[in-house]
Amino acid sequence: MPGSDGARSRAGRATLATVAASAGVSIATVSKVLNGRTDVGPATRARIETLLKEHDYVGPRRDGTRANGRPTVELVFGGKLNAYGAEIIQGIVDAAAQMSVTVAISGSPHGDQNVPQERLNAWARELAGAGRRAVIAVVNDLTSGDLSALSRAHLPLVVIDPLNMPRARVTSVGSTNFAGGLVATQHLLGLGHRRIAYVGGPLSAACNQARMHGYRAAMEADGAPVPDTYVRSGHFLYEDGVALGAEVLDLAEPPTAVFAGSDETAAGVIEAARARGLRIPEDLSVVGFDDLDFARVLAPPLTTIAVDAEDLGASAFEALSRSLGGETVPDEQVLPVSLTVRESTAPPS
Amino acid sequence: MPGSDGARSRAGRATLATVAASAGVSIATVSKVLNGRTDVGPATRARIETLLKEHDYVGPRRDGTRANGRPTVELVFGGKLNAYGAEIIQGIVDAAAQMSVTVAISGSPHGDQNVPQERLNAWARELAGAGRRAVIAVVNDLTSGDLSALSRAHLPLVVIDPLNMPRARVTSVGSTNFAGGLVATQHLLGLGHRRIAYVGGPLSAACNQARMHGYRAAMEADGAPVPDTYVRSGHFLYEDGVALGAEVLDLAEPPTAVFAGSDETAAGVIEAARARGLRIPEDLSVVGFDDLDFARVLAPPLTTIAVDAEDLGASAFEALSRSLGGETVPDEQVLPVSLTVRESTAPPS
DNA sequence: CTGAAAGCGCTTACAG
DNA sequence: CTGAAAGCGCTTACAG
Repeated sequence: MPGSDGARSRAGRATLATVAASAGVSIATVSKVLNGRTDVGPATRARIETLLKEHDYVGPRRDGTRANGRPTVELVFGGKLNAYGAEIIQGIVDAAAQMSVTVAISGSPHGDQNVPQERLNAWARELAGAGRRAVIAVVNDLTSGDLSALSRAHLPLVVIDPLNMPRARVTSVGSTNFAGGLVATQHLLGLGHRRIAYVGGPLSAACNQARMHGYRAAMEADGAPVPDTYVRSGHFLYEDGVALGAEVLDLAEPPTAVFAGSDETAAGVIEAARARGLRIPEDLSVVGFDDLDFARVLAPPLTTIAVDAEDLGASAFEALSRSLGGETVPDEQVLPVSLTVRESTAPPS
Repeated sequence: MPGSDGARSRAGRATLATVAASAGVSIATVSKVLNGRTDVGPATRARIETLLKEHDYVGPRRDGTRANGRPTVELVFGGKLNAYGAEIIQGIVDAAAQMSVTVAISGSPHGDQNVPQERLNAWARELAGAGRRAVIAVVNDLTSGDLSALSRAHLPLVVIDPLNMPRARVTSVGSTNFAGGLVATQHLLGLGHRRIAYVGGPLSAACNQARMHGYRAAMEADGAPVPDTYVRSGHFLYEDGVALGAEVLDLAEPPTAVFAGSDETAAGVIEAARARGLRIPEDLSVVGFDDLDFARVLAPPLTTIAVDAEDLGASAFEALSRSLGGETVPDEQVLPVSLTVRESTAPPS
């Protein structure tokens, strides 16, 4: 007997009737709570508000096919938005425009302190309620709490270039960090360098680990030694390059080349070398990672691993749109990186 | 007799009934057209589609006060999104979040070729139909067509740092380009330079004109000559700095300092100087404009005019939100800029 | 403070 | 191909 479970049916999305039935009140009363009217008893209001959340009430159906109801995806970014983020956004917006999808953009729900799970659930519910079909995240601090909140709200998620891979299964689009580290290091080895240091990012970051392991693999394959002092960890920043670069250059047996985990760090290493009167690339070769706008503008122009951030964004959007279309999408998708040789690398003298 | 003009009432927004009445068909038929059903005669469909546009039909009312109906502003950017754009976005998104406003982001409706007015009107109508309350534009090519389309759709507009000021009245938020040019040039004059060149952007760009006039004003006040050969025009790019910088440095009486209209151009000028064996700042002082991420990472770190792009975005949002609140907002709002002195400037030797 | 009832804007199965 | 009619999900003035 279909429909015998009435308003409580698990099939469709919750309506006011669903909630009203489970609260034992009329539809009108639920509507009033929803609209913030004052003529509702506080106890009733509280009960209804709880039930609205429990039922994941997200407002009336908005037809995705309607002329004025273009589907919308939410682009969530954490931390400071930089040139790299700008390129990602560009890629997403362009790809979305082609598919007539709207892109909304917002910051991550995580503030400075820990955010309770209930807050995350409310955040995800709000997105779903506002008609978002899916979420693309460019964040470093994706938590399992985010994941469960989004999944409860039935919002598919794609993560771009995640720093910390959560244990749970998430669809992600990233660049081939391992291959990048490998290629960068091989380039230096090919020039004749043997003493090559790695100045990278946080040990906990998946992308840093991959870059570092690419470096180690290339060194190992070539039989080049990797003393512990040659591998340093920072936060991918310019300042890290200055400080860690100095440490490495002041070693008793300093490297003749440095592979930096990011362009910013590479710029810092160059600065540290300059402060010591070392010429680039005659006295020290430096390779970066990312190929940001400023890489070609450095003195000397930086040899670096090019990551096509725009492509990263476009691919994330496509993965999402395919998975919304019911296709199965691989959990992890990696885009190729390429070595851009400029003037910061040369054979050791 | 109120209501005697029935469905055609000019008061509220158009409903299916409005359109159905003026088309002389039933509401059901209009609904079908709207939903792309096939069982509608082609002539009827065409007529209804025209009328839907004429009546600015934008779908059923979405209560702005509803929990799930946060107001949304559209952020439209033209051209390539760079680090500067990223900071603007950050400022807008943060400010919007505080006011519980959603930000949607999209590219400019202008493609490569000229876009007919009807297309622009449709674009603006679609935005209004999708529930946008206002538009923030970061574009170089704002046309009077855009303006009229948005105004017909009753969408308030704020323009950020417009390159070309359209003649019509638009609310804009920009940085004090004139003051920036003045301060940059005064800094060089104060160091003792007299032969100072300006390598800027397009003559047609309002912001370039302002920067250049600031330069001229400072030079004039100090009695420093400005030969025509000292003022060059490019497109704010690195390549312009390389090429125009070379031209200026190869003059019979070359400048001892260059004020560049952008950081990118400044980087190019530095490169041109380096190619000629000139040391910075000993042989040539260089000042940039924008204080982009990479300015402090250049060799030497660049003295430049800092524009707080994030503040630019935040101010644009605030101007918009005030004007939506019924307040009168000044047509043009300028934010202060400040001189950041680094190592690319020194007294002439 | 609550809900029955009227009503709005929309969609759709169905009769013609 | 068109529209009358039933119906859905929601809101609100009003009676109690």
